[in-house]
Amino acid sequence: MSATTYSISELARELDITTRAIRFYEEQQMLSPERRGLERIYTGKDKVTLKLILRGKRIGFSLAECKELIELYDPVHGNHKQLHTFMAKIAERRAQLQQQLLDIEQMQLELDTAEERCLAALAETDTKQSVIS
Amino acid sequence: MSATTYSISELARELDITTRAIRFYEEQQMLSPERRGLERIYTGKDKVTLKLILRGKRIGFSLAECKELIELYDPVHGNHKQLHTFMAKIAERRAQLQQQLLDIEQMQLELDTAEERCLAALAETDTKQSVIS
DNA sequence: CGGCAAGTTTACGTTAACGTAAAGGTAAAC
DNA sequence: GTTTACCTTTACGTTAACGTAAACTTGCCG
Repeated sequence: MSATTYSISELARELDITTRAIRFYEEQQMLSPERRGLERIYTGKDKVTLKLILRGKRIGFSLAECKELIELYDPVHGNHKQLHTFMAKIAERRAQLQQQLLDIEQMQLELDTAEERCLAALAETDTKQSVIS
Repeated sequence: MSATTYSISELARELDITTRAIRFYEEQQMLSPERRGLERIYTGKDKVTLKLILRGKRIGFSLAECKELIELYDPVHGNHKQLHTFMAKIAERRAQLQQQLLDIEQMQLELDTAEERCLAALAETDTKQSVIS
């Protein structure tokens, strides 16, 4: 039962973020680590929370949205309506992702032809140069 | 050959952005519409450029990156090295998208179980209430 | 005892991508 | 002729998510 704890810089290293960021998330009420004197002491739960934040950010959620998300995992605040509105947000992201995939595929196609044209132009330039020289 | 042209607000409506945004893109040297007096006159090419910008943004590129992207389509600036570095950026985005998809799937799973727990808790609350009342 | 590493708070700075007035010019319509 | 609808420029304001610097405490090493 000896719960493992972390210092702020340990967590920062492990999750590859800055200590400033961690303190900022606390400022935004997304964390509330215990203190030993002034020093912040983080638990495994805090680490999970941080991971949730990072994942939320990767998906493209704002910190405010990440906060909502985290509160869903808190039985005190986890209410039904929130859960559904958030599932809606996730669905929205999925749709965006789908569009992004299409956009990227389209762009790939165009870049491919652009590359061809570019290579052709270079080839032409080269032959001209070889004639000159 | 009577090229169709657009006013700024026409373009804004059609592409669903503000006129401010369009002027901003011009300020960033991504557009240079002709003028009739002070009035900006946009061509089909300008519209294509704007669409490229919007698509770039959807994918998650910054405006600066969108600008690079557009310059690739300009034969004057389209050079070989740029093309390859940009293809690299696109590859990077694809990887990010892949991660985002994984993140979203993971989150879906967790939300599903969270929803179950939530519903269960609500059910319990309801039965207790019905006992009381 | 000196110094360094890691922690703290407070607070101003930064960047991107526009938003939002303010103040005014033109032109067709009522 | 004045209201209405667009257009213009100039310029300060805004938001998010930290970065960065200053000034200080605490604990341990040699």
